[in-house]
Amino acid sequence: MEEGTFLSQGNTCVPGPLRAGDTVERGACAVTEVLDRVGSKWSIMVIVSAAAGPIRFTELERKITGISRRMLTLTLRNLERDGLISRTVYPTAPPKVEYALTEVGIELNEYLAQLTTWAERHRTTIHQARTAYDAARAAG
Amino acid sequence: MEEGTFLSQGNTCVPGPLRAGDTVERGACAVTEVLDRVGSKWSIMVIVSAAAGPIRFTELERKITGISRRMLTLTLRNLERDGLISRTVYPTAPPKVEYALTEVGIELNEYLAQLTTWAERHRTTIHQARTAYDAARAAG
DNA sequence: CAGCATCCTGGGCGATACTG
DNA sequence: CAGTATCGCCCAGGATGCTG
Repeated sequence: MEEGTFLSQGNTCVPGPLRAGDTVERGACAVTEVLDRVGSKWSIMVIVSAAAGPIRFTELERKITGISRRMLTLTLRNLERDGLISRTVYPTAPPKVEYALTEVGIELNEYLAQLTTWAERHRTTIHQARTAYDAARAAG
Repeated sequence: MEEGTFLSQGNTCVPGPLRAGDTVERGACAVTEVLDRVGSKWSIMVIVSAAAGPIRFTELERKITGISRRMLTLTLRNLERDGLISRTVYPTAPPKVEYALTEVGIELNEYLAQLTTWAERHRTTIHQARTAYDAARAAG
């Protein structure tokens, strides 16, 4: 498999405190690192799907409507590589593979849940803001 | 400006509790909504940059290394549309425009900070996981 | 079933030139 | 200064066929 085709992957952040005048990369770098692994909606979907317990490849494919086989594989590999998800192969016939969140993955999922809460709390507000903005634009 | 070119924009999530067997969209939908607004690294960078207080267009352009003028504009418009950032024009010559986080934007920024904390806490672990994974692959 | 490799296309994004 | 409009490139990602 070719490298560097899925998300950025190449983020090397320099740790340490920020100083005034720094470019924002210094500050947003850690956030960017997060995005590098969960910034795509597929990653999120996989994490959420696996949160309830171990889940198989085809189950994921069925549960996450619209994902292509290719992207599911790619996403799983990346999450596995980052140690957010574990992959267990049962040498049966036909083969059976289960994916489950790791400790770190579980923790991440909890933070994502926080964001979910935020989104739900402000869903209406944001939607209204959009409508208002668009109306204002249309009015000229 | 053309519509629908920046991120997805078209997410209509159905609220309400989940039921077993639901596709994961139902559960991840709110998360996806979040990503629709802050899923790009540029959005994050802008939010973080504006977190310290009102900031001007050119300041943003300078602070966020690598962003194109086009993307900065697009990102700002979207954040403004969602009511996450406010835009204030001072009718001077030359014109002066200041961007600042709204209440909702500030709150979001706090959740992003949580994610940052998570990322920093596990940076080393994740990096090691990657190295191990790559090594295992290389070994065959 | 799980998943790798190949082909191919759309649109996201950078670069640039122009305006009030 | 703070944008907008236009052009063109590139690659993320969908579709698909092949294996163990």
